[in-house]
Amino acid sequence: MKRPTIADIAQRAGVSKGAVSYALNGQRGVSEATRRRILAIAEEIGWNPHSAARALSGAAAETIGLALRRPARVLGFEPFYMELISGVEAELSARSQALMLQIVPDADAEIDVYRRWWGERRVDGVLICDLRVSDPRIPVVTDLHLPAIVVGGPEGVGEVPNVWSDDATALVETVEYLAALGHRRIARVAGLPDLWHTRVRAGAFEGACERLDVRWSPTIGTDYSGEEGARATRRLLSGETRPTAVIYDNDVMAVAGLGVAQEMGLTVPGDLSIVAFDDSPLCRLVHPALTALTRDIPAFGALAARQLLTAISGQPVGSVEDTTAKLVPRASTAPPRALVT
Amino acid sequence: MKRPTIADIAQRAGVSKGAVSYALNGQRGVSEATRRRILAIAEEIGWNPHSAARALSGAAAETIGLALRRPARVLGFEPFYMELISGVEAELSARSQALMLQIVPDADAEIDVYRRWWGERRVDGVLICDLRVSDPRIPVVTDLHLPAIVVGGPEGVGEVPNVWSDDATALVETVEYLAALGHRRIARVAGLPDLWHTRVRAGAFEGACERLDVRWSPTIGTDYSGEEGARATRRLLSGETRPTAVIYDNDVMAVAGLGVAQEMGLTVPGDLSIVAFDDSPLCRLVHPALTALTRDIPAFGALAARQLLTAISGQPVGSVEDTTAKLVPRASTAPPRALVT
DNA sequence: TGCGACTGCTGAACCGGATAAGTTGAATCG
DNA sequence: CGATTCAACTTATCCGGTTCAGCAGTCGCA
Repeated sequence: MKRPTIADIAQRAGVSKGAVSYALNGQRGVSEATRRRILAIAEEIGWNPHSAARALSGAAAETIGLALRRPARVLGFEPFYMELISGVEAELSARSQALMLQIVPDADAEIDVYRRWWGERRVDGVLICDLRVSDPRIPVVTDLHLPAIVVGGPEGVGEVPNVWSDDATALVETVEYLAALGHRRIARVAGLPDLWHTRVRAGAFEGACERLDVRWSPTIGTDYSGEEGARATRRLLSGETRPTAVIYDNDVMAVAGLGVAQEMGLTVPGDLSIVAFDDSPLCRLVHPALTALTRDIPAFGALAARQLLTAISGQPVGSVEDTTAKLVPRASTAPPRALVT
Repeated sequence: MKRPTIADIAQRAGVSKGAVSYALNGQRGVSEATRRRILAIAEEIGWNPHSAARALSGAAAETIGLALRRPARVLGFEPFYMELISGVEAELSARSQALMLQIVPDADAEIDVYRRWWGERRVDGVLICDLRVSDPRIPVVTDLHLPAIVVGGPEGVGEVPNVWSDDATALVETVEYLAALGHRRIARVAGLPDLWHTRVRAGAFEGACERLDVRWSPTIGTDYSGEEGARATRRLLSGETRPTAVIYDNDVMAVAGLGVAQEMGLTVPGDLSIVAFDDSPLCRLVHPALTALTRDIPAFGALAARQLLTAISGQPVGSVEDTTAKLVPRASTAPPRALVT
């Protein structure tokens, strides 16, 4: 009834534990005949290696960790993370690695999780999401010598390699497109201001607006939730100067913004053009369908996982660039009804 | 540089390994003075227990497993799972248990994952989602003596205890509400037909329609994706007999259905009333906001996690009922414009 | 004063594998 | 034919904790 061990196999096969271990691990030191016999017995009695025993003998945990720090309310609704996770998973399960997931309330809790995971040797490395400016997690993982990959962030931040995407170019492309349509009052509803990629996008937005003579280009920071997206939109549309186009930092806020515009009696795209950064099915479900910056998030996650596994294996890894988000024009963008300069 | 072990602590404190172990685990057998000294040293040199070493000495893995079997495309977009996971997490992290997550392509892969996790003693128990009729996973976990809790499913199915919600009553309430508004042609866009809860809902729907004299009540099965929800809606609205109300098995399909209705020139709720089973922010973001059956999914997940931990601790657990989904009327339901019998 | 009980510790075995080092016996070779 | 080499094992040790048996020393009590 109790779980079989290699000692049981050894006894059955009439050899020593050592021989069984060699046989099961494909090491030389046993004859083909014996190996087959041992493998057959292992199969027959349903043997599985005890992961703890392996790990104790210096093996890796074969597990990577992912701690997410966003409130459940936002997490549940934002497709980004689930898509990221499924991409990571795809890469991991192909190499029979496991994923340890934890949702944490704040940065300190996240750091504690890393310390514990690594201290207890539960994971071999971690993926770090939502990089912040002077992020406290970076010195911690560096200090601990915990293999890590930053998911997102600008090109090459600090000592920890990252997987990044050129948000700046994507945003510039978007502003150029809107400007070409004739928009001169473009607002931006941004995400959390202390995230690195928010900062990168802000810089790109300002630069492009200046270059393209978009005179009025306010930015409002939010927490990425639909509620704040709606509130920001309401504020923008209630002011005396109204934008003719709004770029949202994620699709959830863009959809919420669309709702607000409609509720305020504005037509999209006639009175207001809307662009969403990140493109989930959400953008295609609403009417009008939203113009969005599309990226293959699962592929992004898979790339990050691959980099992390390489780092864990001890090879040096540098930062790599993922594909840039592509602008997919849909029904929510058009020239502004009244061209303004 | 190398990670400290209890042997290091023992040496520093001038006691034996055994004494250190007793001290660190709050066991009797050491004096208070010694215990404090040992704890101080452990703290000072940054000691963490090696989870593998603990597990090898018969301790639990302190980890529970969750395998999800839905395509990434659907998973990413459906808020249900992320909300469930955050609920599970909340319960687990409060008891410093970890969550092992894996996304699997099919039932066989899922069963393999369970076998491996349990065989390697990586998890102490698992949560089983999306129970199917004569589900192959049930005999497997029973056979393996792997502690498990089924998330969802009808009341008390088979040997594995579950956490269930009374979908039947919720659906009956919905049909009664629609019938009271005057609807006599109510369609249902269902989820995967071999899931238990789909079957339960189907039975409740048919029963209620019959009782309430809803003569025309077709059901179309889907895979829960927005695409299929849209297709089903298109089919329903293109037939010669049109429904005046549609109940969708999740919110994603309901939103897609709303889009289709609008694209076909129907007004909601004038020409068509829409009700969504499951209520994410999505339902409030679209226009008109969708009437939905609301449940606290994180709480549901937390309850499931709690039950599983109880089962793992060896206490007997039975099936428990979670709260029933509540109908929240919003702008997408109204009396049909032309009352029909 | 002598016995048992208790406290506070030590030493060693143990969990289930990995692996270095040692031991056979047979084949190879000069 | 004896020395060498090699395959095919066995034995022993290790990983880092837990736990049990044992053993001094102290205390209480008859």
